[in-house]
Amino acid sequence: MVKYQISPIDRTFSALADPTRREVLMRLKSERGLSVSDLARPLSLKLPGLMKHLDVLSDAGLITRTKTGRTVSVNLSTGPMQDAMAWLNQYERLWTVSLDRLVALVEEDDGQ
Amino acid sequence: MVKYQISPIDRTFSALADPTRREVLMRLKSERGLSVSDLARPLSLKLPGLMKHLDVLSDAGLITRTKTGRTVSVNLSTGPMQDAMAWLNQYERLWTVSLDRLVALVEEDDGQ
DNA sequence: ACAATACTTCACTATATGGTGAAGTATCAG
DNA sequence: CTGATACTTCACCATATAGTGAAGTATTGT
Repeated sequence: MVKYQISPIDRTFSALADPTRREVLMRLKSERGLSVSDLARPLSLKLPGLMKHLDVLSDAGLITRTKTGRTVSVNLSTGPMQDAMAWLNQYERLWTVSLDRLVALVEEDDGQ
Repeated sequence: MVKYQISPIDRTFSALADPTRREVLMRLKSERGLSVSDLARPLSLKLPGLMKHLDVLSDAGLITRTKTGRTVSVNLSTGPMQDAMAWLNQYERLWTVSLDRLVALVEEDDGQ
């Protein structure tokens, strides 16, 4: 299970690529500190399945887990998401530029 | 290789999770319309390997391929990246950094 | 002490992913 | 026509992923 030289951004995008994991993140956004079994309840998988997803999210730095007594409360960590946003943001210029071009094209078309 | 019931956003994040694919996107950002062999040249994999990555990027809607004669030129498609940004942007208020230009994109279901 | 609760780990399975070499299909050059 | 070029598909392999049931470890309730 050891992973050599996989970059943090790989792990982030990879963690976000699964709908179950995104649902976990969504729920944690509205309700902080949910327990592992709280998270499992609405999902159609068993606890060991969820555990693996939580491991992936932890490895990506997207969640933190703190155990108090026998229950674990899970919380969001937004750092990796900011990094992912930053990566995608490199392309922002590209789609605003193409939008500008589209506008220019439409205006040109109007003139004819 | 047919994938049933995988949502577009899954495919987008999944496509972005690989460093080779991100490098392809980066190169296409600066140089548009590169050919398949242009893209392959600096990479340490064989053409069939690159073909699979290009298939993944196409399936995710991140690139388009147009064949003229025997060469294929590849171009970026930014729509899915905007959707990924929109998804991540739901968390923006949690980290309280204003990425003001994205405000218009917030209107989005989670893509499930 | 004993049992229930809340995870956690283990062993296993099925499928997906990322790579290869070899062979196939057009297209272009001479 | 012949051969080179530019992909494309095929068959195969190793590893990773996502799930399961069963068993294990603390912690809490009676």
